[in-house]
Amino acid sequence: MAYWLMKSEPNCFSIDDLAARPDQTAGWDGVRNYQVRNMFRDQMRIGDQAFFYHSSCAVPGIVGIMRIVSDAYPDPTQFDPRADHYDPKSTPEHPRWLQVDVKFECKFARPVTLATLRAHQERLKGLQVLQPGNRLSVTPVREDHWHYILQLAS
DNA sequence: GCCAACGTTGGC
DNA sequence: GCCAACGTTGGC
Repeated sequence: MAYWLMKSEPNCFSIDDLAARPDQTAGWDGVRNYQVRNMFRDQMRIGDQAFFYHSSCAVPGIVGIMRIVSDAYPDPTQFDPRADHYDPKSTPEHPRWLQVDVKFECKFARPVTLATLRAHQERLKGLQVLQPGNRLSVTPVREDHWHYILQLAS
């Protein structure tokens, strides 16, 4: 089983939004980056766990945990001309973008902020979200990092 | 709102 | 295939 970190802007889709969904499950749509698409397709598996990270907000950081509950499948928003992430070059016959379904697992009582992660960067060396210029919205998390961050949340 | 990083696009 | 222009991300 693998571990991930997935970013979302909370004013767009927050961990509370996920928890409020029917079955606390939602499609992680809107990804328009080939590296992330390939990760969805080639590396992410049902049962994997992911940190929910709030980005572009007052206090960026990890706010909880979710689980991957589907294989990768075409992101329906790419075909919808009214959707923000509509892609006119994509067709249902040859979909370009994929998504996975994620299910809420828990929300941390205390978020692990980006500042906290930075304060522990010696122990979290190699965590992609701490690397300058990191822009991927989905990144793998090493198992030892995963468990260390869980301790920071408790 | 600024700005650095970096992915994508498109002309050649 | 190169590379400049452009757009997006995301912290501050």
